[in-house]
Amino acid sequence: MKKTKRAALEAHGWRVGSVADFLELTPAEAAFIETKLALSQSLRDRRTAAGLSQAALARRLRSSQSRVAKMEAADPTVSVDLLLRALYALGARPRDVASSITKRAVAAA
Amino acid sequence: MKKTKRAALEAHGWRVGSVADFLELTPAEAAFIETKLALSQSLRDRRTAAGLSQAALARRLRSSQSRVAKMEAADPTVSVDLLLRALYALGARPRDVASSITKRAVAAA
DNA sequence: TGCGCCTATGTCGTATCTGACATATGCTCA
DNA sequence: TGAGCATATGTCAGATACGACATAGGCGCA
Repeated sequence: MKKTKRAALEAHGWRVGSVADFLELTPAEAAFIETKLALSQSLRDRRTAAGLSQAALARRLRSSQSRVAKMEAADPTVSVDLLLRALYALGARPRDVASSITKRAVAAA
Repeated sequence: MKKTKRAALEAHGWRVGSVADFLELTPAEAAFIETKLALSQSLRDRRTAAGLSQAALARRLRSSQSRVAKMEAADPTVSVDLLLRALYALGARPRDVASSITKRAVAAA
């Protein structure tokens, strides 16, 4: 399903802003990645705001520290489903999720 | 991962409103389901507004008619990832996704 | 009635995602 | 320096979501 481009992109250091038109990304691909980035960033924000370590959050999610790290890194192997579950487990409401999506990750460079 | 309750819920005829506190759903589970319902409904709206059949959309997504049907039914076997990709393929922007999430599926009964 | 077209549902083999583990790096404090 | 904690990265077996196919039901039109 062509995760390759996305994988390459997200792999290292691309947690900022509009990853958009950086490589040959269709608008749809770009929007999807930006959404994921926004959610992963929002997750880190919420976790730290709650004073939890990745390990602590992992316990709450019945997952593992390494996976939480990958969630926050928007690793290509984590699904949006997982990100949403994590956010909701941290007390986010749908409207919070929505606003984190619109407010986009950080702002285009 | 306890998909059972959700599965049971979504399985038949639960595409309306706040499925929320219907069975023993944690707030997190409820929020997740509502999000999925909102997205699936938004997908159907967009597709029909675009005058496309499920089969036509499936072709565009390189998927199949049956999977599109399941997407719109918020079938437990479709991921939020897939719903988002479909929405973005139909030209939705992140802010559209966000607003469909906040506006919730239909309205609580 | 029968013929298209659209949508729904169930199943299957395969691809992808998951939690868990190991291990590495970085930081703070003594 | 080294111990203790937080985070990052790679890998793997098992779980789950995928596209595809078959098939059924509904609706309109001849």
